Order: sequence, then C-alpha cells, then structure tokens
Amino acid sequence: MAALRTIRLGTRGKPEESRAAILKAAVGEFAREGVAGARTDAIARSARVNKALLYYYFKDKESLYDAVLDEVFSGVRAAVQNALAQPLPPCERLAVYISTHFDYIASNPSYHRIVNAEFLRAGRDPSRMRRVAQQYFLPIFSSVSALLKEGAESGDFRPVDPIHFVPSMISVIAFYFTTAPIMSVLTGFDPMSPERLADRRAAVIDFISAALFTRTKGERK
Amino acid sequence: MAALRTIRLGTRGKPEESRAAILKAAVGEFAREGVAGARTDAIARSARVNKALLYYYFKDKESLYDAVLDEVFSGVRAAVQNALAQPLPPCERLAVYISTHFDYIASNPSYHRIVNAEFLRAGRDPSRMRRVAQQYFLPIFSSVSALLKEGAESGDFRPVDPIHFVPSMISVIAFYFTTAPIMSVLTGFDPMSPERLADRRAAVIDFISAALFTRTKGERK
DNA sequence: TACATCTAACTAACCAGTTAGTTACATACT
DNA sequence: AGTATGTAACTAACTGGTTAGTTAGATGTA
Repeated sequence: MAALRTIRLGTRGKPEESRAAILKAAVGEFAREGVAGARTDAIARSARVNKALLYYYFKDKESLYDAVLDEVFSGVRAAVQNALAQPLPPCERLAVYISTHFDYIASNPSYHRIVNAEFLRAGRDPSRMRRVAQQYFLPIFSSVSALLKEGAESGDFRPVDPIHFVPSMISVIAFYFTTAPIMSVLTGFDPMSPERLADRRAAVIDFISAALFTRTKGERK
Repeated sequence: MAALRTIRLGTRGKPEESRAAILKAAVGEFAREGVAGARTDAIARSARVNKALLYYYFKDKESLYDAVLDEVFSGVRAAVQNALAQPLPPCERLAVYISTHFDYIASNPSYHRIVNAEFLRAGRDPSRMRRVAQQYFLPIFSSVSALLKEGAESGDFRPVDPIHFVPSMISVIAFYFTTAPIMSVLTGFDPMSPERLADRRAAVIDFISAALFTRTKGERK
C-alpha cells in the first residue's frame, strides 16, 4: 500500500515538477476552452494533481491564468527578438522575422488561441492586456519599427508608418491560424500539414514583400 | 391595477417584439462575454423579459446562439455582396469592397467579437462553423475571387492565388479591430474615433493596393 | 519535532433549463 | 348579449447539476 504511493506525483521530491505540471495543464485547458470555459477540475486532472494544489501554488483561477499568459508570451518574445537580432540586411532580416513568427505560431497552437481569447477579453477588462502589451508586445513592436526605419533609409523599403504597417504585417502572419479550422472544413485539406504551412509561409512573405519592398514585384528572375 | 398592466411587454400585442428583443440582447451578451461566459439570466434581464421566454422562443442556449450567428453574419454578407456588385472597374470595386467591409466591422462591434469567438470555438466543434462558412463566407470568397481574376485579366492586378490572397486581405481589414483594445491602452488615443478610423481605412487600402496592383507603388503623383 | 507538500471531502454560489401555472384575447356556443 | 372554451404569450419559483474555492488533516523529509 505504501509502495503504491510512490507512483503518485504528490508529496515526493521536486515540488517544481508539480507546479510545472499544473502550469502546462493550465496552458492546454485555457487554450482549449477559453478563460470562462476552462475548468479547474480539468486542469487538476490533466496535471495528475489534487485540485487544492492549484490553490496552494496559485492564488486563484485568475492568477493561474496570469502565469499562463507569461508562460506563452515570453516564448514568442524570445523567438522573435532572436530573429530580429540576426546581423543581416533589412530584406533578409524581415524574411527571417516573418518565418520565425509564423513558425512559432504554427508549432504552438495554444499560444495563438490564448492570444486571440485575450484580445477578446481586453475589450471588457484591459488591465491584464495592458501589462502583457507593455511587457511583451511593445519590445517586439519597437524592434520591428527599427527594422522598417533601417530598410527605408537604405532604400530597400518604402517609407511606411509602423503604427499601421506592423499590425497589418502581423495580421497577415497570424490570420491563417485563426481561419485554419474552417479552411480545413471548406477545402478538405489539412491546413497544418507541413506542405500547406510551407506554402502559406511563402505566400505571407510574398504578400508583405510586395507591400513593402521598393523593388518592383514579379521581377525576381 | 389593470392599467399598470399595459406597461409590461408580455402577453399583449406583438410577440415579434419580444423575440426580437431577446435576439438583440443575446447578440450583445454573447459578443460581450463569449458563449461560455454568456448568462441566460443576463440576456433575459437585458431584453426585459422573463428567462423562461427564451426557452419558449428558442430551444436552448445553443439554438439561441445559432440564431445570433445568422443575425450577424447575414448583415456582412448583404453589405459586402452589394459593394461587390457595383458596376465599376476592378481597382475601384476593390476599394469599395474594402471600405464597405471595414466600415461594417467598425460600426458593428458585436459582429467582430462574435466572429473571433466563433473561430476559436471552431477548433473544438467545427459543425457550427461549417454551416456558417458554407452559407456566409463561401459566397463572399467566390465574389472576391472573381474580382481578383477579372483584375488580373485586365492587367490591373498581379495574378495571385485567391486561396492565399483573400484571407490575407481580410486579415488586414479586420485585425485593427482585434487589436483596438491594446492600441487604445498603448497609444492613449481612441482607435475607434472617426479620424483614426479614416486613417486606418486609408492605410488598409494602401497596403492591399501595394500588394496587389501592377502599377508601381509610390507613384500616385 | 518542524515544516513543506499534498489530498479527501466539503460548501456556498451559480446557472441552464423546467414546471406549474397566469393573463389577455379570440372564437364558438346559447 | 353573455358566457364558456381554447390558446398564444408570458411569468415566479424551483431543481439538479456544476464549479471555484476552502478546510482540516495526512504524508514525507530533514
């Protein structure tokens, strides 16, 4: 009987593992069901942990959700900042940024769902989104703006207003994943297959390049 | 006592008014709180009607939500189809379409929230989205595709693949409203003010034109 | 022993949906 | 004309199941 105990996650060694398991389970549950739809029981079950343990490590459901936001947003920020720091000329750096951002979303389905859900929440309660925006979006926005400025000065890019261009760009990168569920239904194909993703990645780079580069389009030999 | 009665909505006259009041209240509530977050009590209160009346007119919460989807989606479809039917050359017709779609979203905040929430739901339960897509999105997609083809044949547009270009275009049109809550917080301006909306509308048309038109950009005198 | 980690069992609040009617008015019968 | 009967429209009050969060205590470890 005491031997069976050792199977359980609880009580034994690494408490960090329990915390991490809860957080990971919470990311999945919040992404799948949204904040209002997420069930704390489901999170506990999926983390193989007693529900009360959620409240031992996190104040309440909302605080757990805050931790989830930090978890997922710190991921993109790191990936994107790394891409933008590459020592490359503007055109290539832009392409690397787009690819990186695109691939991050493609390989982290939870991330995209959580961002969208949070944008919806922001309408009613902007406080959380304000923090996230300051901490994670603003640095990305600044770096991309700097890249646009650099490209305009070197003559590679049209001069554009970042405040309009950056959101437009991001929308083209991200929207594919928003519409993937219906695309799947309408076309019968799987929009998340490697081939389709490669196709789309190319189309996104083409679309943004066409909108931004000074070089006349359709002229790459 | 009998005189007071005439104030109430119930029992007497126009039952259509009650149904419409419920539907309208439901649009607002579902848009504000999402499907999981929406409360039937709140809908009833906001419609000034007893909760049981929701179940008199609609089977259950889900059916009411179906009716809400039809209500909001039939609106865009009508507006957009009308714009696309204008007897104009491709470039102008595209601009009219973009403006119309943009303005519809701008003046129907509930619509945008419901679309986004529904896209999120579609990941888990595509059945509802399948119906909506067939009935409302497909016609729009077809009309815009036809316009793109026509423009390519007349030499006004680059030849593009609608399956990639149409979603990209719509993303640029719509994404502004998704990010409006944080923009408001980050910039301190109201993104929904008439001036900002006019700005953004112009930026959207510029972005899409740059990505699509064969005419070299930056050359409008 | 002292402390951190963890749990079974509980509770108070909430919420979708139901029930058992009431009200106002129309139509039919006398 | 007056009265019974039918019915669409509507409501107050309830129910059963769910859910976030708590409590009191058990378990392992140093």
